[in-house]
Amino acid sequence: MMRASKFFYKTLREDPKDAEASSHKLLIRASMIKQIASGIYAFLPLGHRVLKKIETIVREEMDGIGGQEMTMSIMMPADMWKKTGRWDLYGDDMIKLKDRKDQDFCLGPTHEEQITTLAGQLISSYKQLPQLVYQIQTKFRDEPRPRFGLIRLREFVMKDAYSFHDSEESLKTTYDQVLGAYKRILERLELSYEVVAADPGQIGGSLSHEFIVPAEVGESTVFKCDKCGYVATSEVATSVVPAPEFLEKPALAKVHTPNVSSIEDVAAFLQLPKERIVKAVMVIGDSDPQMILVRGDRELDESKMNRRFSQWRMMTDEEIVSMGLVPGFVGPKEGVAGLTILKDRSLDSLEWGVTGANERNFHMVGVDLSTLPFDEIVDLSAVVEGDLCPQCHGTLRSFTGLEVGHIFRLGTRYSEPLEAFYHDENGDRKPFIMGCYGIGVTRLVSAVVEQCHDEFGIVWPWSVAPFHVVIIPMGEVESQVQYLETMLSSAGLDVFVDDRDERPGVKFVDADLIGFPVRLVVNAKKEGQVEIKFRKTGETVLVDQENVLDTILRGVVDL
RNA sequence: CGGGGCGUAGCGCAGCUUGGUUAGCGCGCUUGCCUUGGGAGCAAGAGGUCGGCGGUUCGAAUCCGCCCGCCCCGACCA
Repeated sequence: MMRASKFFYKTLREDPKDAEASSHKLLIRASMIKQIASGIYAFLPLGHRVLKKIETIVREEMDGIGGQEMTMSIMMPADMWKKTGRWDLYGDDMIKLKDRKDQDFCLGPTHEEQITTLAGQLISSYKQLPQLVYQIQTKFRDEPRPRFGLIRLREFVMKDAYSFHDSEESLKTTYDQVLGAYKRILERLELSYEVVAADPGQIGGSLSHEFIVPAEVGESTVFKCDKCGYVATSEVATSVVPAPEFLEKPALAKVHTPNVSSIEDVAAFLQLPKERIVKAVMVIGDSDPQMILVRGDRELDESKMNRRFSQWRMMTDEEIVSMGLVPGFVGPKEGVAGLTILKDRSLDSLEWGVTGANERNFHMVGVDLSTLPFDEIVDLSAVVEGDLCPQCHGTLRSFTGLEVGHIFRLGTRYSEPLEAFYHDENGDRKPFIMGCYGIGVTRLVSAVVEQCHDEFGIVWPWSVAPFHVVIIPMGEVESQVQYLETMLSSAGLDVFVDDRDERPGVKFVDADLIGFPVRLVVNAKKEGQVEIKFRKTGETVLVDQENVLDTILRGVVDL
């Protein structure tokens, strides 16, 4: 039984100045959250209720596939992180601290190290496999740039699950079960989403899937083919680059291009479209010189580069010169010692083009691209909207979204360095084959608000609303309010009574802002009757008070 | 880390260019009157290290220097 007059909250009339995203503005104005520091928020009672309801849904679905809940420690010793190499790999994103004895610790940005260590200690036989454990726990990542309220936090709540197996098939089974559970979670939150093939990133492993909720403020770019359903994030998406407009191939010729070296300048100088220019990007990849040939209107994708090379950087002009090439006028050339030439797929549909002549102030025009020397055809360029689907040649469209979940097949990336072994049927010691599965619980709060709001405020789905019903009394109606409060509460609904000494308008505006799915107005002038308004549809009905519960429940079905 | 912006009462802002009374305004808050179906009205109040430190000056919210914090774009990012 919650009374507004005693409730720990305060709604804001104006937008907070530091908020940009609508979920950020609304969560603050509705008094759900309050910022403590950059990327760090307190959850006030209203926001806390939402968070706990989301956690409950996540918990139910994880339990439903046999997950075992546990709690790992937030603070942990450096040792296990040093074993996997991530003490250094994680860099400044991981916050490190020392205890009074000067021992290194960190606040967990994730928990593979800890759970793998534990599994190695607890699980010793194949007979105990597979295992699926999870926790709903606060993580800390010292993000360089926290953003958009709860969307990119430094301190956040994540449900992270880990599974342990003795075979890839067993891992696949669990992986698919988790995938199903995640779908059910997002559906119960009434979110629209896409399951997308993704880049495993530094977590490691082979295949991974992201769960992306379309939203304006999303940080992930997704490409989707509406024809065949192909979906992938920009980091792994591939495409068929549409062929450029037909142009008669001129005779091969060396052309004087004085001080013209950027793609734009070359294109303008030669009066050719940018896609006719072959860009030669010179990088040092894994200590070796690499020339990457890309269509002039395309860019290299950093994630793809990061996956191709564990380390890479652009070459300096001096390094290019030392290879006998001319910066600004580089073109593919055979026989350069140590140089690998990688031809990007963006050139596939180009039959002729312009390359650097490897001579100061000269380019080659009319180069038959099938004659270009290369060592390998690669996919390192970024897909752009309008490219063709790699599967069906439909047109790809792109949208941005929030990554709310990510599932990985890790293999033995952690179990080997941490020496987490089990004994198989033959008594051999083998490292666990692992999977890990994350859902950003705090991020889901903002994802729901991003998708469920209007100009007046939040429109919470029934499943996660901080309270299902707000009762607004008008006049002397206390006994009637108590009757309703008791009736609805005992039916399992969360009820909030706005008993503040405020004018009705104030309460209506706050009710819309906070986003209670159902609003009841009990007016002394309408004895025995109650007005019911549904936040989502705006539908309003006046019913006898005995029928309130039924009407609400019937209405909620349509919500 | 690069670029841009901001920091003055619980919240949103003005004042700063051109230094000079007790630093203002709106919202909110307290008290009283009045009002009660979509952020009412009147009256009286409370509330401030002007982000911090240092400097210039007779005098600094205002000028100068350094630092800190927060937001946005980029880099980065399960």
